[in-house]
Amino acid sequence: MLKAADDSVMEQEDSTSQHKEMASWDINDIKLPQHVSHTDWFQEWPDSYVKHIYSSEDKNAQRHHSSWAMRNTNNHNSRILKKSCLGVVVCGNDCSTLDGRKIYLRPAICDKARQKQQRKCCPNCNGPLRLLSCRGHGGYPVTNFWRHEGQFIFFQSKGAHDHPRPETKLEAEARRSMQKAKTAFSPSSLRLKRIQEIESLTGAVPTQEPLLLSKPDAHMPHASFRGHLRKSSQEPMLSSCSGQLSYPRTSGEDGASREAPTWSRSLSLKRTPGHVLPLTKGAHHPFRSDVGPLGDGSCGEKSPLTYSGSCLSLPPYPAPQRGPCPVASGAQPHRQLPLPPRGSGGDRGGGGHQVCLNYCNNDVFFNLYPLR
DNA sequence: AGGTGCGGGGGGA
DNA sequence: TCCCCCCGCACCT
Repeated sequence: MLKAADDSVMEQEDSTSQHKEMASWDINDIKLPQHVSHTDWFQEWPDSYVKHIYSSEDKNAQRHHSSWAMRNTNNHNSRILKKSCLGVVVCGNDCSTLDGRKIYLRPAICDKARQKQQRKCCPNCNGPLRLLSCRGHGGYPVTNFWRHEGQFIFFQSKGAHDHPRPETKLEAEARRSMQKAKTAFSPSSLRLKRIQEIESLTGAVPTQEPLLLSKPDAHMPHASFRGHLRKSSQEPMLSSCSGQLSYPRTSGEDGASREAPTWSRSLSLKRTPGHVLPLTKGAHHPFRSDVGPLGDGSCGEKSPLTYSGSCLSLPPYPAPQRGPCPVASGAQPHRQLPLPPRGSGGDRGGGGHQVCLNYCNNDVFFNLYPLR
């Protein structure tokens, strides 16, 4: 398994290096290559000093997308779009989830949103969040450049990310949605509502009431969740209420996505392979494939799901990358180490992981944590 | 609310 | 002059 994944990465690197040889252009060149023999698959996690030429039809390239948290940087050149990496938001306490994974949240792109984000607390331990800046380009953030020329979109990355991968955008969005859902259905808000109802009916205020919002038989063991749910990151149908998924995806330029940019959400890419990747492809991107996003617990009235007063608990967090990158990534920042085994430890959460809230069974929840 | 792109402008090398 | 960064604005989802 691991070997296969490794081989896959090796092949990709070979392919990339071959391509690099051909990529004699620079994004700043006055004239870029006019005749391109082939275009590249969209790379979700471009790293190091790479160049890619995408088809101008590629929706993701059109959107200058990256799973790194890249913000627009003004280079005073309207022809070349420049973006710089924001790094990753980590737990100030360097906490780990029960299964040993670290917290790697996606920095908000919007400045204000990012400041707001940093005032929140670690969804795992309630500790402070810390923005780990990217300094992979001579001490400055890694920069990505995009340039549209005719039928092609030229991409160039400068610098190697010196930090772990954050959540993908969709993971972060899912987490925010989860947070909203949690707030809307939180015990406190429901309790408040019920108090108001009771007050309106009787004028009395209930003194004590259980926070359980569901019947005991609605409790779902954590192991079941871990066994049946997977992250929906970049899954096309977050808004779907059916519970059915179009197809799973893996992410990253590693492995699977090089073969098939499955993350290119329902986009009609010309180069889309004619098959759906099996779920096991997730193994090619071990850090991201089977992790559910989780509430980004803010300090205030919103407490993190896992450790809130309710008994709701969810599978661990985003981007379970192994070890802060300088060590883990090193010369190969995008090559990632495998996750700790999940299936085997599926029951380890045991008693501490129960889901008590009805809304865990509703569509919102399953949209965020689709079934495998 | 947050993401994205654009442009003005300050400051350092 | 180049590069980095901050800011505000407009537009979009």
